[in-house]
Amino acid sequence: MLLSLQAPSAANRLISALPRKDRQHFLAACEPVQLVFAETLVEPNERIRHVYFPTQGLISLTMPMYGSDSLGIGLVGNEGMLGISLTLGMNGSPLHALVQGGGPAWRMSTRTFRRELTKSPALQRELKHYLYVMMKQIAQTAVCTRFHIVEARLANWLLMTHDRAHADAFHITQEFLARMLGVRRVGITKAATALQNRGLIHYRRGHITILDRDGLEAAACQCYQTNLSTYAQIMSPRSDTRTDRMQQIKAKAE
Amino acid sequence: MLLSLQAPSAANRLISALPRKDRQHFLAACEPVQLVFAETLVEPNERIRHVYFPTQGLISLTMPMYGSDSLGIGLVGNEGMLGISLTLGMNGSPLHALVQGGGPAWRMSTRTFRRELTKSPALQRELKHYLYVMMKQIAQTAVCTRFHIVEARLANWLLMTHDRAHADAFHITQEFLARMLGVRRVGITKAATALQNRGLIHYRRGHITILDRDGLEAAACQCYQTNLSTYAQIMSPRSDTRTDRMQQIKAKAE
DNA sequence: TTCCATGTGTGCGCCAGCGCCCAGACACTG
DNA sequence: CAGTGTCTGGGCGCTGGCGCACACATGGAA
Repeated sequence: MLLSLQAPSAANRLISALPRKDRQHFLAACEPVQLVFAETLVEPNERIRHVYFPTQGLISLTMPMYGSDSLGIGLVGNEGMLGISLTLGMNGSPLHALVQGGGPAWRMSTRTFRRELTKSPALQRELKHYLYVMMKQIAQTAVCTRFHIVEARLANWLLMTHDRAHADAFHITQEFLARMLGVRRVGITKAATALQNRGLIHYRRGHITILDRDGLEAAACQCYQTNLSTYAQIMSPRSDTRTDRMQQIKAKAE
Repeated sequence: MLLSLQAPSAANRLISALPRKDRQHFLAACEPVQLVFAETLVEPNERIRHVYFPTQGLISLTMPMYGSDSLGIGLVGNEGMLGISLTLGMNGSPLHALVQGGGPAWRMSTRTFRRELTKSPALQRELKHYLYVMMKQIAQTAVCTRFHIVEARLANWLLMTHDRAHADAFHITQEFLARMLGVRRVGITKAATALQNRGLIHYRRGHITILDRDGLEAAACQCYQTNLSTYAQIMSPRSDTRTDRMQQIKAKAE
C-alpha cells in the first residue's frame, strides 16, 4: 500500500480527544489490527463483532438496496469509527462497511466496547457528537445525490478520500467509484476525464493522484466544505458545552 | 382540520412505551399544545426550544440546501418525536421542521427534556432506538431518492402521511409535495394524475383522499415497507434486548 | 358580483444519466 | 512470452426529470 508515505503512527482523533486517563484505559482494551484492502468488515443487519478506530486505514460505508444498486454515504478514517450504532443499543447496522484503503486500526470486541462505554462519560459524549455529525452527513448526502451532478460528487468523494488517505495518491477504480456514487461506471469515466483534462487529478488503471487540491475543491459542490466544517465545529476538542456553537455555525453558513 | 374524524386522544407511542411510573412522571412535565398547520417548529441550526411528541399532529422534516432546493427526509407523527438531536447533546438540528397536519401534541422545554432524560433510563433507551430508526430511514431516503421514480416516491410519501394522519383525507398541495420529493411541481402533477387515473387516490385543490390503500402500497417502492418494518422491529414494546432481533430482520429480508 | 390568490393541467425543447455493447490498453501470472 | 483478467474509453438510442411559459379552474374576500 501507499501507507509507507505516511507518518508511522497517526492517532485516531476520537480516541485522542478523550481525557488522558480514559484514553489510556481505552487503548489498553484495544488491539492493533491491519485493515486489508477490499475486506468487508460489516454486512448490513449482521451482528457487529468488532468496532474499529482507523489510524491510517480507510473504510467506506454504503447503503445497499434490493437489487444491485447501492450508494456510498460515508467514509471512516482516523477521524471516526466503525460500529457507532452500538452506542444506540443496536447489534447491527443497515450499512455495508468495506475497507477502501488498507492500513492500521484499533479494534475492540463489541462486548468490551459496551463495557468501556459505560465506564467513560467522556467517551459517550464524544461518540454522541460523532453520531450527530454522521447523521447530518447522511442527510447531506441525500440532498447532494439528488441535486448535484456526477462530476461535482466525484470531486467530493475524492477529496474525502484524500483527507483520510494521508497521501496524494491512492488506489481506487472507476468501478468502485461508480458504486459509491450510485451511477454507471461510464459516468465516472466521463467525469474523471473532465477532471483530468483540467489538470486536477491524474489517474491510470485504478491509481489516482491528486494534482491540484484547491482546484478539486472548486470543482466539488459545497457539500464537501459543509461536511468538513460540521465535523470541525462539533468535534472540536474539549469544549465543555455546545452552547452557542450552533449560532456560530449558522452565522458562518450565511 | 380533519382531525375530528379521529379518536379524541390517541397517545404518542414513544411515551406509551415507557414504564408506567416513568410515563406518568414524563407526562406531568409535558404541556398540551395544538400544532398549527404550516407553522415552522425548528429552523436548521437554530437553538431548539421545545421538543414535541405529536398525538395526532404531523410534522415534516426537510433538509435544506443552499439555493432553494430541499428534500423531505422524514415525518413525525404519534410514532415519534421532534427534537431527537438533543439526546446527542446538541442544541440544534440540521433539519427544518414544519407542521404538515395540525393537531394536538405534547410539548416540553429543552431544559425540562434534558432533565427528564437523565432521570429515566427507559426513556434514554427508547429514544436511542428511535434515533437508530431515523438514521436508517434517512439513509433509505438517500437511496430511494437516487434510484426510484417520482411516482413511486410520491406513493411512498402519501402512505407515510396517511399512516400518521389517522384519516383517509388530508390537506396537502402539489407544490408542497414537490418540495418534499425534491422535484418540480409539474412532476407531481404528472405522477398524481397517474395515481388518480388508476383509482388509487382522489385529489382536488390541495385536498387528497386515499381511495385504495393496498393499490397505493403496490405503487410505492419497497422502501415504504422497509421503513415500516424497521420501526416495528426496533421499537417493539418492552423487549429487553435487541439480541437476535437483527437476525430476524435479516432472515425476513432474504 | 367581481376580483384575485391559490391550486392544477399542458406543451415544448433540453440534458444528464441509463443500458447495452464493444474495443483498446495495460499488468500480472504461469 | 503468451494468455487472461482488469481497467478505461466511447458510441447509440432512450427516458425521466428540468426549465419555462401559459391557460384554466375554484373559492374566498372586497
